[in-house]
Amino acid sequence: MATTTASQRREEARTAYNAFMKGCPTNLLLSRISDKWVGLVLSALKERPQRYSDLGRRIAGVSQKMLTQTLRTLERDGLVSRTVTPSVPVRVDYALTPLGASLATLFSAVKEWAEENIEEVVEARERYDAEAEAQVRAEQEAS
Amino acid sequence: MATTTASQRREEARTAYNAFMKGCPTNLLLSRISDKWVGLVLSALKERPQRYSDLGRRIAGVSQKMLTQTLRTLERDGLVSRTVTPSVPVRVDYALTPLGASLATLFSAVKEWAEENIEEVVEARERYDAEAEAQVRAEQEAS
DNA sequence: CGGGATCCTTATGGATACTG
DNA sequence: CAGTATCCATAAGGATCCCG
Repeated sequence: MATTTASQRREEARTAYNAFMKGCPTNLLLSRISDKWVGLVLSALKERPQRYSDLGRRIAGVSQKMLTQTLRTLERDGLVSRTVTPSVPVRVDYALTPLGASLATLFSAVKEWAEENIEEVVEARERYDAEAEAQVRAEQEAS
Repeated sequence: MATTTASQRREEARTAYNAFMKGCPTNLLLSRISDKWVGLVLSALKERPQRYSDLGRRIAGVSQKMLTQTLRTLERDGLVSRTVTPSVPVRVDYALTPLGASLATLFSAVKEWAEENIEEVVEARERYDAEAEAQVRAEQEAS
């Protein structure tokens, strides 16, 4: 029979949802800025345009692969510009585009919120953890 | 000898970097809001407080595991409140805390930027892809 | 109803080696 | 110098079953 099972319905919902997410501007943006390295690259380039190797040194801990990948997607999205000077050895300069600069500004707002409110978040976290631990102890005592 | 190799130095940098990231408020926040479901839960709860199953239906495509996990971390961070009514069956209500409401407002700013600028991003992306494809064709012709 | 526990698949990202 | 290509470990997330 053509009865739709729960899992089928969930699957459908999931597919529809994914399609919705793909086209959603907010999630497109979020998946971009949530990237581990995008924020670092953006703020580094906000200070001044830089070469590939400069960025590699500036952003300690980034692997070549990730730096390249991050720069590529940012370039693809029109957020940074890539300028190749065909000397020997080659020289490649990266800079923010106007759009990228605009995003960097938004980033500042996010950063500001974080710095203003993070303490409260950390405190809430500590309270939560302390309570959870108390629960565990109470249960052990009861056994 | 005590010569530090390149990989050792990278490893050190990476460790120091990770420690830096842990304490960095901005990245703490970013890792929170970049979560696939946090945005959806926040906007759903911004409309009105809701029960667990309401949220599950409202946010199509979310698995129980992810919904629970998202709500737990949000509760832990003091962004949503969880209220249990010990009836049979139990009833659990979720709502935004003032801090959570404040974050939801920040979210609106992000959303606004996305909606205003996403078109330009998409266009840039299409230009980039078209150019990349042209490159491929040119190389095939040369062979 | 509101989850917890478990299994399993698929992304993500780092290390390494090589190249024009 | 500025990458590319490949391999591999880990973690994120979904499906499923079970429980008070």
